[in-house]
Order: sequence, then C-alpha cells, then structure tokens
Amino acid sequence: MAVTIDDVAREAGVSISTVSHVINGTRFVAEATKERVLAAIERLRYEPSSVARSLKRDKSQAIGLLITDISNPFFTSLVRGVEDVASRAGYSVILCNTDEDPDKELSYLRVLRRKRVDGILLAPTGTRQPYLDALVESGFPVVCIDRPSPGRPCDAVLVENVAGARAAVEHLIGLGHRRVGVISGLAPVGTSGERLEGYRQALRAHGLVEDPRLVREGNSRLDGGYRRMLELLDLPTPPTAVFTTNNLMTLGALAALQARGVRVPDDLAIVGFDDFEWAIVLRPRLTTVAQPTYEIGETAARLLLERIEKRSDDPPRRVLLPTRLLVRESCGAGGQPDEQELEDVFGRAVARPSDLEPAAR
Amino acid sequence: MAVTIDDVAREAGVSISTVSHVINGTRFVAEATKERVLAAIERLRYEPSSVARSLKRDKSQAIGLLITDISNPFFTSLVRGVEDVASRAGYSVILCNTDEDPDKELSYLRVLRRKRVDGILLAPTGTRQPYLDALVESGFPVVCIDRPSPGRPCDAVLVENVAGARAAVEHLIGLGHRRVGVISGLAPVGTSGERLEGYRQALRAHGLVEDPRLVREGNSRLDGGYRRMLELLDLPTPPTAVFTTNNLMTLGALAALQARGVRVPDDLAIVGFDDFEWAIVLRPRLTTVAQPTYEIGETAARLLLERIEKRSDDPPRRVLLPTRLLVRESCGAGGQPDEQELEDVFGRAVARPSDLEPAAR
DNA sequence: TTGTAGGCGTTATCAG
DNA sequence: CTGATAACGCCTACAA
Repeated sequence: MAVTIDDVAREAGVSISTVSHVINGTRFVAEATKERVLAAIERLRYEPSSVARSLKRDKSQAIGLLITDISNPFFTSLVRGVEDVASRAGYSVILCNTDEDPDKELSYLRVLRRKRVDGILLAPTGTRQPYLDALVESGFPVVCIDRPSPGRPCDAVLVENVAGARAAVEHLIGLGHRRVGVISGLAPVGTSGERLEGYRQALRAHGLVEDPRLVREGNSRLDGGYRRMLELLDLPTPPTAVFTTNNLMTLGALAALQARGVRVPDDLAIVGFDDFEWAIVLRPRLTTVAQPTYEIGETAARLLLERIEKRSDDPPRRVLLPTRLLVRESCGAGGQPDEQELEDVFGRAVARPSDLEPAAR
Repeated sequence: MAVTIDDVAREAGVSISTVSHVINGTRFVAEATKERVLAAIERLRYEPSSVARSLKRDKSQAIGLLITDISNPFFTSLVRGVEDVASRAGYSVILCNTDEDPDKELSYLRVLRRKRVDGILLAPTGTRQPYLDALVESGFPVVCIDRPSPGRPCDAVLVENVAGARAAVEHLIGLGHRRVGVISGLAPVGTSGERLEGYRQALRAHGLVEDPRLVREGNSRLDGGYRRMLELLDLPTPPTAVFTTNNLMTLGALAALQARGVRVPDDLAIVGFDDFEWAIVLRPRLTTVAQPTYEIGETAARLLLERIEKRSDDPPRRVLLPTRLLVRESCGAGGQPDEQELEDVFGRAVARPSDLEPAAR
C-alpha cells in the first residue's frame, strides 16, 4: 500500500511535479511523457493519497452527516438523497447516528472537525450545543435538516410541519370527529412542537377545546406510539380519531389498535405524519402527511456544497418544503382507489396487465 | 479554522512536541505544563487535524462501507450495526451505495483507497472486480457482507441462505402445497442463487418436480415483486403458495395480491425471505425467514477491525449466521398469537396494561 | 516542456 | 522533564 508519487516518478523517469501535473491536468505535459507517466501509474497500481492532498489543499472532499438513526425510514431516504448529490459532486459522506443524544452529537461534531470535513449536515438534537454555535459562528458550512438549529441560526431545510399537521387534523375534523387525540414526539425536538401546534391550530379553527388527556407525548419510536395509543384507548372516553406525529409512532399505534381489536377506521380513525414507501401494503391503507424525504436530503446537500464552494457569507437561508396530505382509508374517507395508487408506484402494469415487462424465464 | 499545534505551543509557551504528547498521552509531562497546554487548547478551540495525523501514521481511522442501497431495510439495519461497533472503536464510516452497479462499485473502491481508509466492508455486486481481487490479494483488509466475494476469497459474513430458503419452502409443502412458486432475485447476486437452490432442495426432498413457469426472476425491488407476482397469478394454473426471496419483492408481491383481490393465505400462501421490524403491523402477519441483520453488520465490522488492528494474514474466515423461520398467518399456519409477539417487541405493556410507563402529561 | 524545493500539520526520533 | 527536527505524500511557486 505504499506506492507514492515518488515511485511513479522514478518508474516513469520524470520528476514528481510532472506526475502531479499529469494526474491533475494542471499544466501542459508532452504527449509522450504523459503516456509514460500513465503507464507507470497503471503498472504500479498507484492511487494518489487524498490524505496528503487534503493536508496540502486544506480540503477533504468529505462531508459529515449527523442524523438521529438511520433505521428510521424518514432518514433512510433522506440519507440516500444526500449521498447521491454528494457523490456526484465528488464528496464522500461520513455517516453518524446521534440517537437524539446531545453527548453523541457533540462527540461526532468533534470527530468531524478533526477530520476536517468540508461541511456538516445535521438533524440537531433539541438541546443547545455551544460547540455547534461556535462552529456556525466561525462561518463553517453547516446545514440543518428536518429541524432548525436550536442555537445560532444557520441554513436549514425544513418542511411545513405546522401546516401539514393542521391539514391532517382539519381533515379529521371535517369528517365529523370531535374528540381527536394526538401522539406527539419528544418535546425537545423542534418538529414535535410544530406538529403539535398544527394540531392545536386545527382545533381552534373549528372551535374545539383541547382536552389535555387526549394529548400524549411519545418517544418518537415504535414502542412510544404503541404505549401512548394504549393509554388513549384506556381513557373513560377515548378519542374517535388520532393523529400521530411520526412514522414509527404511527406503526406502533397501529400495532396497539390491532392488539386491542380496534377496527380502523370504523372504531377509530388515524392519520400519521410522514409517509413511507411500503405503507402501500398496509390495510386499511394509511392516510399520511407525506414529506419529500429524498428531496430534503438533496436540497440540503446542495445548499451545503454551495456554501462550501462559494465560501459565501450570505445570511442563513431557510428552505421550507411542502407536505402533501395523502388521504387513504385509515381516516375513514377513501382517497383514490388502490389501482390508481399502484399504477402511480409501479407504472402501467396494473392498468394493462397485457403489456407487462417480459418474464425473465 | 486554521489553529494548529504551533499556535497552541506558542500560546502555552512550550514546544510542539510537548503539546503533541499532552494530546496523545504519549510521554510524561509535568502537571503544571500539561495544564497550561490544556488551557491553551481550550482557549483556542483547537482540534488536532486527523488529516495530518493520518498522513504521518498511515492510518485514517475510517472504513468504507459499500452496500447496494441504504433504502433497503435489510441494509439499513446492517449499516446501523456497522456504525455502532465502528464508532465505538474510534472509526468513522464512509457510506457508499452501489445500486448493484459494478461501475459504481469500482469507482467507490478507488475513492476509498485514495482516502486511505483502513479497511473496506462490502456487499459485492455479482460481477467479478479485478480491482477488488488485487486489493484482497495485497492483504488489504476487506470483509464481504451478505454475499461472498465473486473473485478472490476474503473474509465474509453470510447467512444460511440455502437452509433458510429450504426451511421456508418445506414449511409450505408441509402445509399441503404442491404448486409452490418462487420469485427470486437478480441472478448475478450470490444470495439469489442460494435461496433458489434452497427452494429446489425442498421440492426435491419432497419428490416434487420443478415447474419452470413457477420460477420467476425479479429485480430484487418492489416493482419486481409486483410484476412477477402478477405473472404468476396470470398463469393458467397459478401456484397455491409463493416464496419471495427478499423483503422488497415480498412487499411488491403483497401489493399485487391486494390489487387483484387475492386473499392471503386462503387463496394463496406466502412466505418471504428477510423479516423487518414493522412487518408486525401487516395483516395477515407475514411469515418470513428472518436474518440477523444488525448482527451481520456488527460481526462484519468486528472482523474487519480485527484484521486492521492485527494485520493478521490468517486465511479468509467465513462466518455463517443462522436464519430463523418466523411462522405467522400469511402462510396459512398461525404461529404464536399476536399478543405474544407484541409483548416480545414492546415488553410487558400488553400483558399488564396496568403498569404502563407513566404518560408524559 | 520539465525540474527543484518549500510547506501543509502531525508524530516520533534524537538530543539535552 | 522538554525541545529541535526530520519525515509522511502531495501541490505549486519559482526556476530552468
């Protein structure tokens, strides 16, 4: 593993600067020389060291990506968006899972700074992080995703949480529900509060008073949704509809309903925040507030690369992406029929089974 | 961003070697000096450059992770396993999605070598990759995950695909099915062939002859499962049971069944390879061959770190992890009841709703 | 058209 | 107990 530019230079009978210039195309080199150099590179299986290059250029061609947990489908898709634009632009992505733990967040931020990543993309844990503030303050490229920075403002790519949540709850109210419960996420996380706010706005807009017993704070994970839903069901007067504010809690809540034999939507209507690809196979199909997860990742990565490459000191930008209410059966009001949605997802296979892609055998 | 060890040395009134030794705890430093140095570091917000360190030590404290696609739940969980053990050991993880494309694979391998990662974890695309062979040949730490290397053998963490698939199909046969179809994955990918082999072994073991029309090769993605299932349904004599060889195709197949109004398991029984956490909310619940996805990641990362740190030239090791057949309703033979499984997943909340974790409000 | 040499920020080997 | 200083592998001004 120790073949260096010197080895190549020796092998090709030229100086190291020539080799360097051949590699980087940074000055004219005679065709013949160039070929000898390339041949030597080939022969020695030489790969220039990005480490040395980074040291010299003060640029690592790598970005850090801090998210809560890659297992959450929301982040999974977002990460893919980030990776796609980063790699296309020649950047590597260093993945870090914080689990909403400010200590982990801090330690990863440190590691990333030591590694001299060119920029950082993060879904900040709710707690204020002085280290992060200092980083942003110093002009280091940082873009927040999914949630705004709890400290010093920086670029952020967010979705319209309040409006999305409000639309979801208003839809339920429009269907006649008067006792609408909510299972919200962890309080310190910005999005939880916003979605809860959307819920409240919807109630207020329709002259309903909030019943505190119908408002439950879950842990944003499967079991949180499960537990809180059981609690709601155990109330003397349970809600007739429930809004869950993230995908994992929605699934947990559904599990609870199934465990108790509660029928959806007849006994209880449900709408969740954040759609996921395979929700299509759930029955009844789930009504959700869909977030453009992949696009969030793409957009954030693009913003970050811009900052990195322009070193611009523009004021913090904030991109707000819209959500989309996908009305399906779980809320009691059927949306488009199955066939239509399947067609959307898989193409015209359903509509015209005759012209299927030919079988492999 | 440019505070270096020299700045710290100057600020503390010591030499750079002393600073270095304080940071690394690599030789004794008088308590007083040490404190001055630490204070200076604090004051200047100094973070030592891993880039320079890597250059000097010829060690990057980073590993590359090449997978097909982070959006596939199988890899999602695996990645988390890798990240957990890597970060605990002080390594960063560089994530790369190959999409089963050998060209992407090659280009990522190059990038990773240039970045001088200390080792590589990869789910190799099926095609032979001379570059990879050379890497392994040279003794560079490489561990394959999910599939064995198509070229020069190296460490690998795999699951018992043949046995798992065979068990799944034998279970169906045991339930009386005689026309069992299979939707297998892309041919060049090793696991597809093994699972297909398991299917064949099961048929043979029970004296059934293979009907080629019941064997379909999908693309390992949602739409592949969807399309192939439609084809199977359109046969003059459709199968009475189907085995799908990966999670995404299983979901696609389910979507197809729902689109056609085929009832599971009454009209058609189904068993899929690869369980996923939220399968618990599907109705009927899905019978699956569960792989220990997280453990695969953990184990592979551990093997890799071992190779990296011992620089051992042991012969390639191959770890085979067992699968587990989770019998649920979709195959027609109910397994344990809902409550039991929910309890397994969420703890005793179901069993004794009285001692629920207290509500947040 | 090509070569020489200084320096990027560390670590580690010598001295002292 | 602490300091100089020579690498590590590359890029790039400056020379030729």
